[in-house]
Formats: sequence, structure tokens, C-alpha cells
Amino acid sequence: MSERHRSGPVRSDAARRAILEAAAQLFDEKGYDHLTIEGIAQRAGTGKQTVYRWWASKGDVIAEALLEGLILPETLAPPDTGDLEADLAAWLQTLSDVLQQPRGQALMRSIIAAAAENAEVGKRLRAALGADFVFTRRLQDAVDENPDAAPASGAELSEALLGLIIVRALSREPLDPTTAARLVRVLSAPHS
Amino acid sequence: MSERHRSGPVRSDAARRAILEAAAQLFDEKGYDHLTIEGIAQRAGTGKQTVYRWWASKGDVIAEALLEGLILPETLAPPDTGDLEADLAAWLQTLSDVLQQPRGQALMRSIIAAAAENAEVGKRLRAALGADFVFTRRLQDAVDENPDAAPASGAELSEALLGLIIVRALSREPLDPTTAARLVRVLSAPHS
Amino acid sequence: MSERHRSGPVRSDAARRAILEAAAQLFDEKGYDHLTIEGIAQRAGTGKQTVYRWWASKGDVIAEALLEGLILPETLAPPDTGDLEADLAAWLQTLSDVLQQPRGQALMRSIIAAAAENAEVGKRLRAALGADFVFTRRLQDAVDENPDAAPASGAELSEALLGLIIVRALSREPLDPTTAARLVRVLSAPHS
Amino acid sequence: MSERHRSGPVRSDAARRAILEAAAQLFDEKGYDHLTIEGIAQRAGTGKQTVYRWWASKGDVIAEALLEGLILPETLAPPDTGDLEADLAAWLQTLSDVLQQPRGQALMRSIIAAAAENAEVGKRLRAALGADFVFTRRLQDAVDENPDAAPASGAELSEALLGLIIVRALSREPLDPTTAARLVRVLSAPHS
DNA sequence: AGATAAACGAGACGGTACGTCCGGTCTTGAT
DNA sequence: ATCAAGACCGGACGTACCGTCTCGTTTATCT
Repeated sequence: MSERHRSGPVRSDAARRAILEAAAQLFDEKGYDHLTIEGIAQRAGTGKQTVYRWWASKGDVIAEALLEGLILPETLAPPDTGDLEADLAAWLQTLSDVLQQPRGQALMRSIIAAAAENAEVGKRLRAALGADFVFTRRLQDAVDENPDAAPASGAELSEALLGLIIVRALSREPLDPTTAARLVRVLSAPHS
Repeated sequence: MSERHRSGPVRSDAARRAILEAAAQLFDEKGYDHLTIEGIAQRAGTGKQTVYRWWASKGDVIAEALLEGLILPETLAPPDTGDLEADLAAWLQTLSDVLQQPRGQALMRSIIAAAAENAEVGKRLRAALGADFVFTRRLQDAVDENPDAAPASGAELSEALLGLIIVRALSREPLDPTTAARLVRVLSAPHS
Repeated sequence: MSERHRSGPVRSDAARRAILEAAAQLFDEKGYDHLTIEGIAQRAGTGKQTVYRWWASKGDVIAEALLEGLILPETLAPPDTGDLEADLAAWLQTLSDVLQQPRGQALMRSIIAAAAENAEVGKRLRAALGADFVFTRRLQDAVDENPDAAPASGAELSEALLGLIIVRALSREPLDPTTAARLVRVLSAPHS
Repeated sequence: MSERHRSGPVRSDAARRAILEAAAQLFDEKGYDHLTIEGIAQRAGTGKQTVYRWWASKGDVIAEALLEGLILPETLAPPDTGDLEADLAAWLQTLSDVLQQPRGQALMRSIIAAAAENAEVGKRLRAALGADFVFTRRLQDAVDENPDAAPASGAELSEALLGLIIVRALSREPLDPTTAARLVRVLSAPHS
């Protein structure tokens, strides 16, 4: 009962990968705003039409490159040692380090610009920055243990953390590790 | 001892206002990404050069229109009744309402895109969304009253709140009023 | 001793006819310049490769469609009643009628464009417009009867007539029947 | 009572000339069909928009270059020694020489293609090939001297001559000088 | 009361990128 | 081997804006 597909040539995976990799490179080099489809196609060694055939916009290309892990370094993935507060602190420290460098800030703003323009990127933003998968669940666990004391859910808390980072990136201010640490304490600690 | 200029007409305030208003209108109609200097000049009935003479980029025009209050509705300004938690909740409610509508989400994302691209807009983002001026100071007051219990500063707390809103706007998810309310409680309540 | 081919199906005559007919239709609808191989294949319901396999260019397709009589109406074929001058006049009258209509002019110009671009079409142009087959021979007969009086050959005379038509088509001026008639008289009459 | 013109910059004559000259060069190098607006702009060192601003199509550019005498060599201009038949013969000889060379044929076919595609070029075709200005008037003089013997007008006769040349160019056959000479005799000689 | 010169509207200019169309080649699975 | 289908690389199309640069006109200030 398998779905039969039409005859004719099949999508070239080489072209697909070349385009995603070119897009990731150029994203890194020039930032989202200065990306062009033309530039991507040229760098990838493909025709423009091959990009337009499979993606509707540069945002969609970036969204897919993001999913493939071609854009953000692994470093940004949150650690998981079992110690929630420590992991949170380490993750925020990493992000803080990234935001100390102009290049890291630019990268962050580029992602934000992409997310603002393209729904697909937007929906993947939290996942891309690692705010799901770990803290959401783990903060939730902490919340569950002490439901009375923590009226906000884990997802909301991790969103607030991520939000802090984004606000700092947008306002061009570095993220002080101490600040991050304190906020983690507020958010993850039991409340009276 | 101010520097005097030689002669000739002085900057036309009519042109300046026409440009800022045209920019605000077009920002509202098309969003930041689809704004063009050419379109602004045309709508304003001025020459392109008059825009370029006084602003370096469309971002700068928008930044100034933002400062003049031509872009965001007054509604978004935070209330100040004296009851901190109530005011916070009301403000978040307003923002939540705005984010429920597609148009409001688009507006928010447009501001974010502008902030991501233009440093001036970025620096004014918090002010533009009303996160300063009130809560920062007032949360700080609350913090000062009970320094041991609240390890995060007022500014950080209001950033986290604004961040939550931004994350929701970017991920295209509405901001549930309940969520906002709970988060306010977490952030503004004394901690153990 | 004929050369046998290895295996597989033989050229599909259905595809060949479909392509020629599609080409003729599109030639009529859009003119030579706006023909595309892609359009022909689509209209014919064949693959592009099937066109490229058998013809080197769109000009060659048109040349073949011309030979098959799919492009020009039969009307343009010259009459043969035995009365040379009358036949010539009638033929020129027909062409003149065609050139009075914008559509007829466009058709004529399309053929000319095809001839200018493609050698095969060019070589068949005179045949396609019916200038051979009849007048050449018959003018030649007239010439032969009176060699002293007619220093130009029949072929040359018919070329001059066809040339007049072409010049009129290119210069977008109608061909006055009187003009044609007079020229026929000059060219076909005995000279002193 | 002079016509007042709008304010603002005026059309750049340098750009105009550069475009026409580039077009003429490329016409000569590649022929009309393989001309591109992009190529013209590049060769001229102008933006594409500057071409599109002033001309509607590549045909219009070529038409203007033709008028400026940038495309056809002066050689093709008809001589005027006073001896009509000799001048005609010399002019046809020149054209015949041009058509003997492949390059000359290609040039001629290119003009024809341009005329077939573009009305402006078409209307200027006769003028461009020198068939007006001289022979029309002079053949007409000859006709006027002997109205009974010459039922075709000078314009028509020169069209027929030009037509012969065009037919030969399209059918890729050289124009034999003898043929031309004989036809001149037929057309210009008095008729019985 | 000029003369000077900056600001203005208009928009031409050399460019870059857009998103689309088509050319000619190549690949796939079916006949 | 040929066919229908259509993906591929390439390149030109005609359009929209970019940021810079004249133009000719309109003021405000300086002499």
C-alpha cells in the first residue's frame, strides 16, 4: 500500500545540502538581513530556480538550515548533568559569553531578525536556542515537586530566561553572568 | 558660543514631520521589512535626498518616529495606580491583548525586526514598550525593601517580562493572560 | 543490406505530428519570436527531450511545419488558370488582402523573422509563399518566348514580386492591389 | 512662450550615446537575436534601468542606433552621379558585394529580424538601406518623363529592388551582380 | 536690497537583487 | 531505444530600491 511517486528525476540531495550549507555560511558571514537568494545559489553552485523550487523564501532556507544544526554551534545546547540550577547557570553563562562578543551579538540578532520575518524560524526559535528539550521539562519537574510555591510553569520560566537574553541582544547590552545567575535563582528557587 | 551657520534656510520642520508620519504610517501598513526610503519620501511628498540628509537609514527614521510616539499606541504605556502587582498585571494584559490579534503580533514583530537591524531602535526598545519608566523603578523599590529575598534587580525582572512577550511574538503564540499574571507573581513576590 | 537498429521503440509518429501541430498553432497564436520549445512540448503533450531529440532548434520545427503546410493557409498558393498575368494578379491580390489585416501582417512578419533566424526556414521561404512552382516556370516561359525583350529571368522577377510583399510587411504598410497589378504589368510585359 | 520643462536632472547624453554605441557594437558582433538589454547596459557601463527608462525594447534601441547611422556602414548609401541606371547598378553592386560575404548576409538578416520584430525598425528599413532619398525620387523622375511606358511608380520600383535583396538574404543565396544589373534594366527602362 | 548658499521637490544615474521564464542537458521509471 | 515528466545549471527578463548626484526653485541670513 505504499504511495507511488511520479516518474522523472528526483530531488537532488547534493543541491539541497549545498544550498543549506551555503546559506549557513553566508548567514554567519553577513547576517540574515544581507543574505540574498542569489548569493546562496551562487555560493552553492546551483541555479536560483533550484532554490525557489524548494523554498519559498530565504527565511525558509534558514529555518531548515537551523533545523539541520548548520547555523548555531553545538555549544549553545544546554548541558544536562542532573543539577538543574547548575545546568541553567552554565547554559546562561555560555549564552552570556556569546553575547559578550560583538560577533555573538550579531549572530543572535540575526536569528531574531529571521524569526521576526519568518514564521517557520520563529516557531523554531526556542528549540534552536535549546530552551526546550531540557529546561522546560526539568523546571517543570521542579515545579511539580512544589506546586504551591511555583505558580509559573517550566515552559514559561524558560521563556522568560530566553526573553532576557533576547532583550539584551536587541538592546546591545552584554549579559552579565551575575545577572543571569541571580535570575536563575529567582526563577528556579521555591517561592514563599 | 554655539556654532553659527553661514546662511540659507534652516531645516524644514514640515518636511521632518511629514517624513516621520509617513514612516509611521507605512510601518503600520507594511511592516518594517517592506518599508522603503523611496516610499517614505513619496508618501511624505518630499525628495529622497531630504530623508538622506537627516537620517542615515530607514532604521534611524523609525527610531525617531518611535521616540515621537508615532508608532506605538499610547495604550501600551504602563499604568501607575500605586499597586505594583496590579499595574504589572494590567500592563501585561494590555500587551497580551495586542498579541492576540494578528495585527498586533505583526506590529510587535516589526518592532523587533527594526531593533535587530538598527542599534538605535534596539536601544530604545525597552523604553518604547514602556518597560522602563515605571516598573524598573517600582520593582527596584520592592527589591530595596526586601533585599535578601529578591536577588534580581527591578530592571532584570522587567527585562524578563518584556522578554517573555518578545518570545511569544517571535514564536507566534498568543500570550495567555493567566501566564502573564503568574509570572508577575513569581517575579514580584518575595522569595524565600 | 539495410541498417538495422538495435532495439526499443521506433520514433513515435504521433509525437512528431503533435509537436508540429502544436508548433503551428503557437506560431499562429503568438508569432515566431514568442514561441518556446517548452510551450510546444507542453501543448503537444510530449517531453521537451522529444523535441530536442529530433529537431535542433525551434526554427527547424517551424521549417518542417512549414513544409507540411501546417502554417500557411492554402489560400496563399498561387492559382494556375493558364493566364499568366491574371494568375499573378490574383495571387498578389490574395497576398495584398492578407497584408491588409493586422493579423496577416503579423503572420507574414513572423515567417520573415523565422527565415532571418533559421537557414532552413529561409531556404524554404519562397516555396512556402508559393513563389516557386508556378510563376518562376511560367514567367520563364514568357521570357523564353521573347528573350530579347525580357532580360531578367522568371525566377528573378518572381523574387522581385515577393520582395515587394516582404518590404511592405516589414515597413508595416499595406499592399495596394493597384500597385501590385502595375508591378505585375511591368515585370511580365515585354520590354522594349 | 517657450515650453517650460520640469525641474531636476536632465537626460545624460553620455549615457545615451554609450548605450547606442554599445548596441551597435553588439548588433555587429552577435546579431539582433542574440542581443540582450543586459549586455548593452554592461558594455555601455550604465545600469539596465537607464536603458529601460528611455527605450521600450531592444528593438527601439536598435531603431535609434540605425537612425544615428551607427549600425550600417556608409558604403551602403546610394551614389548620386546623375546617371540613374549607373547609380542603381553601383548601389546594387555594393549590396551584392555585402551579400557575398557571410558576415554581410548575417548583418542583413539581423536588420530584417529587427524589422520583423519592431515596428520602428521596420518603418526605417528602407531609409536605413538607402532605398529612399535617391532612387525613389529619381526613378519617379524617369517615370514622369514617360508616364505611359512606366506604370509603376519610382517608390514601388525601388521597393521591388530592395525586396530582391531581402529575399536573397533570407534564402541565403548570393546576389549575382548580373542579376541585379538585368533587373535594374527591366525596372528602369521604358516599357512598351 | 542684493548676494549667497543651504534646503527643498524632483528624479536620472550606476548598481544589486528580486522572482520568473526559458534554454539546453540529464535522470528516472514506464512502455 | 523512445517516451512523458521534470529537476538541474545557467542566463536574461523587466521591476523595485539603493544611495549618490544633479537640476531649478525657494528661502533665510549676511553683506
